[in-house]
Amino acid sequence: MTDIPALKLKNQVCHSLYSATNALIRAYRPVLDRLGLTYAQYLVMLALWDEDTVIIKNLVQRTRFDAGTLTPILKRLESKALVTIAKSSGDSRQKVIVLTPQGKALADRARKTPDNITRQIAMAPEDAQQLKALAEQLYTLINNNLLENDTE
Amino acid sequence: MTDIPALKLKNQVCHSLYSATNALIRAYRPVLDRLGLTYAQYLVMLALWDEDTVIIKNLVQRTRFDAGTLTPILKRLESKALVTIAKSSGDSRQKVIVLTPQGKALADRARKTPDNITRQIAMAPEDAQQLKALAEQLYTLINNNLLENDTE
DNA sequence: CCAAAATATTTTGCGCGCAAATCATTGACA
DNA sequence: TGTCAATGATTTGCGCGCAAAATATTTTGG
Repeated sequence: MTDIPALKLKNQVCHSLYSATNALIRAYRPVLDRLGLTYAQYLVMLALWDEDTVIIKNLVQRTRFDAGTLTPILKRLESKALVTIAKSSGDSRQKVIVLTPQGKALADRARKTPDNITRQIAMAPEDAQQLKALAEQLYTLINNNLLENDTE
Repeated sequence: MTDIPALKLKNQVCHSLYSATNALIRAYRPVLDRLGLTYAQYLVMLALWDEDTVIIKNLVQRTRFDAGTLTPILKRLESKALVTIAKSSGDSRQKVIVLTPQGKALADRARKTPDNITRQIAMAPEDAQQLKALAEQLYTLINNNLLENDTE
């Protein structure tokens, strides 16, 4: 129809990336349902299992979530009694996120989730690593090259 | 903290994919703003520029969007006078989506969008193609392997 | 022909994702 | 020390993304 090859949906990297990411989130859903977590909440919990007792700014960096997205996610985790949210005693602009015992305990139940997903999807490990590396590269390129344009 | 390597956020393919996809959508935003389109609306328009006068089911297949997501997107495109939505004369369960002259004309203004983004991000073309191929593979694997499990 | 299953689409409800505006607190410095 | 900019977090508003339920129409099998 509009024979401009550059505009063909089939040629768009962004569409492949977008639909693959959404498909992956859908694949996680039934597994995470059993943990009582959404996909975004799961990523935040992964970050907290790595290191908790951190301020929100720290989680923004590590999860790469927007602060405005993180606030309600943390509230939901708090209402599930997985974390506590307290004002920092030092700088009271800050809030400190700490895992509750139940939040820590959930790590055990989540232990097999990554392997579970990996087995279900059955992508060759080299391909998965390759995909991860290229996605990381894209993320980095965007967050460097586009920041430069702002500072011009 | 929870020293289970499989649970480390840094090791998750899904996190790299997720943050790269969101970063890419953010990169598109200022460019698409000038066309008056959101990212999702842009993907639908790409599909329609390939082929319009199609029913929604056809768009569901090609865009890989959920039907429940597509309905309101199409309504917004209609309210921007880019498409018309009409009941099919044959099977009146179906709705036919047709580009308006303005909808078609927008393809011209969108012509340089893909190149524009590509230049800004500056990922090596081989890497971009590699990333697309792996994302396609992942999408396909999920939509085959997980469907099998349902039919068991 | 008709009830029941199938199909196409819409609606509902909830949780993001994020830009922009706002709020509270702290830091800088004149 | 008082004011003003900077910082950390929240709020607001809109548009998805999608499971599940609902609606409308068509097809199918008896």
